Amino acid sequence: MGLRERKKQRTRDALIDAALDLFLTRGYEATTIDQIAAEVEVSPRTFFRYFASKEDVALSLTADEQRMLLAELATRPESESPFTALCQAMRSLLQILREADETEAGRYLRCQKVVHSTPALLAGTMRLVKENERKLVGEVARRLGADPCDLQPQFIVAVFVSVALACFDERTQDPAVLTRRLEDLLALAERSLCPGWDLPVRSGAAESASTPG
Amino acid sequence: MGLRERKKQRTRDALIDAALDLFLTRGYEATTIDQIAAEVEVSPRTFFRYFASKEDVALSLTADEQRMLLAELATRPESESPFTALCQAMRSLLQILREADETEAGRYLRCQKVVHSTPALLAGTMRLVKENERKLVGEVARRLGADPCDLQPQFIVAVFVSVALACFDERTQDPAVLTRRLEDLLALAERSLCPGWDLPVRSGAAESASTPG
DNA sequence: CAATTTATGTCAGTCGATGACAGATGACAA
DNA sequence: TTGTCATCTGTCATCGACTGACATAAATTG
Repeated sequence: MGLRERKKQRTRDALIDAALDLFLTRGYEATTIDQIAAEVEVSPRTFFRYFASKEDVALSLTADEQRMLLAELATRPESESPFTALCQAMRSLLQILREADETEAGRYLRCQKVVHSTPALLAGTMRLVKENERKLVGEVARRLGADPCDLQPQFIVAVFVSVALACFDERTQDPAVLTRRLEDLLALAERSLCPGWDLPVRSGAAESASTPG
Repeated sequence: MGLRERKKQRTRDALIDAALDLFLTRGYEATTIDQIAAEVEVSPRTFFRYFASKEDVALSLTADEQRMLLAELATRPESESPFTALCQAMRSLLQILREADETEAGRYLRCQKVVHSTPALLAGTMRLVKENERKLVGEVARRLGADPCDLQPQFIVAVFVSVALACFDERTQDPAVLTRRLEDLLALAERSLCPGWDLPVRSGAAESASTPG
């Protein structure tokens, strides 16, 4: 890797760290781009060459996580049912977070604190999650041999995303605590859902005929 | 109601209609506050006395719907299980939309079109839904006799919100089509979830002991 | 009508974000 | 090393969202 690439990476990391620090101490809204840029000793214009917006720098780590979740899902064996594969992918993601070095872990914690204390960033997180949800639906539909527009893949992913988001509710930041909470929620989901609910349904089966009261 | 109140209501409605029209024709980002204000013949400063932001005027109807859903839930009898009550509240809300007069129905359709074609507004919708979700959890927890921090009420509301959001995915705007889609999704949810999954659990029951493979 | 409250317009200003241009710096070949 | 090229960066100008302060106009109240 050339010198140019390394400098860019260092500048990018420095901008993220400076931004997160300022967001934590002075608050997200009260922090200006000029302050972030000054901290890293670049021009405000340069900031926008690295990040599309003020929100972008705060959510860059969150966006990374979404990409990683999708990547982990792709590595799950086809033998796993869709919901199981999603859960395992989530477990892998948390495993990665728990194994991160101190620098990355610190960045992650600061990011979580900032996001959860700023409504605008919570909204942005929802946007990222929703965008990723469409990709997850695509992968789940492929595994089911179904169309992405069908209700079942959408429902499966929707339930999963609900559980995943519920983990991050409130003030859960530590990956270990977060893992515990995820397992509790997955256990609750498992005993709430019928066995085989996320398996492909044979189109010939008559389901609407039997509606037990 | 005095003259002052009526004029304010007229100005507010006019701002919403003008904004939605402009958002539809020129696009949300390309429309400026000045243009909206000029259309209604008020000063741009006055616009911000009615709406906190450009996003606010586009999502004011969505915010109304969220409040209405919460209100409908409050009217459901205590005899209904939490998830059933949520579903019935949603049905009531759609019923209201279907029964709306032409003016309101038109506003609603324009609003839906604009929101679904603008990423920033989709994110804003998510924020509103998430804020309302907390209130829904509070009500569900009360019905369950549980704490709002417990996992079960959060899970129940999360599943419901997933289904409700899945209804609005893609390009479903007409309330009638939307109703059909909701019923399909609720039917799918019903046959995916165990009977009694949303009922209070006796704290003495040993559930973790039996984990059927 | 007089006094009070409230809505509106004007003005100035901050901040986020973008395009255009020029200068600086690393990459690369001769 | 040197010169050329691509890329990064800073400066400047500008737009649009949003806010505070102040004065004016209108409605409410007695």
